[in-house]
Amino acid sequence: MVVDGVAADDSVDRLFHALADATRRDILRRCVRGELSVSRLAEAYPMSFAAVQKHVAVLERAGLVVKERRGREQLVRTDPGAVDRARQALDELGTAWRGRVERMSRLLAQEADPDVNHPTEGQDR
Amino acid sequence: MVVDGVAADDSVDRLFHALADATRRDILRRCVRGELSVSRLAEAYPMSFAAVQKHVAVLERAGLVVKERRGREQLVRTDPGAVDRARQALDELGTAWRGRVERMSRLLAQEADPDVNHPTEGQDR
DNA sequence: CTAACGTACAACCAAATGGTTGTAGATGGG
DNA sequence: CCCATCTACAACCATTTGGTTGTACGTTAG
Repeated sequence: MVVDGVAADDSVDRLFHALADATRRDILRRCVRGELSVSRLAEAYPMSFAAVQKHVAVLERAGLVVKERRGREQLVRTDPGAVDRARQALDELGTAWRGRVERMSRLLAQEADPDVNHPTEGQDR
Repeated sequence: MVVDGVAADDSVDRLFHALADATRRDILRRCVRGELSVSRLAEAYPMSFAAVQKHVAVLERAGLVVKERRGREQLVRTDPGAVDRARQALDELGTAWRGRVERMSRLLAQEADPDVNHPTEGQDR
């Protein structure tokens, strides 16, 4: 079913992992407001240049930003499509959620038998 | 402001971190299809019971699932509101993407936590 | 050319992650 | 009651992560 939706699990891993850090999310926000060199970016945080460089690398591997050379600087800019991919990954969890929950509510609403409430032993045991 | 739900960046950290693992995402999908005990869940993965227990704990701390006791079993079930929170966190990044800088400033002001990073707003140097 | 700047990358370290095994406490069935 | 099951949790281990410093390299300014 979800043939390409889930795509590579790995890319979803990298996406969410990259987003799971406040510094990296902040970098994303800064780079939305305009391209910034890694040095300028690094000035904004209480950590070394190399540390920021690593954060940018994580964002880059996740496809959230791209780097573009300009002279001796490397400008970092967000990839607009990336958030959509993240949202899509969430959607796949979310739709399952809503669909099943909805279905379950209907079942619960129409049922009066307390014993029906054990869907855990569904198929394979 | 009503929007202070996002306030703690920690919760966003926990949310995305919990989602950044294929096993945990799979657990979520399974628990959407019906409540499962930790034991039944553990049977589905090539790892120990304790390992699955830890994954469930991560999901629980992120607010993605809740555990409910039934007899000697502990049933795991997804929290329907959780995905909405994740989506909301993404939306905040997404709106910035589209250039809503003013709106973002408010969010930045909220999320600026004393201990995480104090970015010193690089533009006023 | 030389010096300063911006970047890349390696080596290293502490702490967190993801896994293991083992032990112990509840609970339910026979 | 006794035993099997389910859960909780501690201790331990390997790997990854997030940070550091140091070094090397390309580029621009003077």
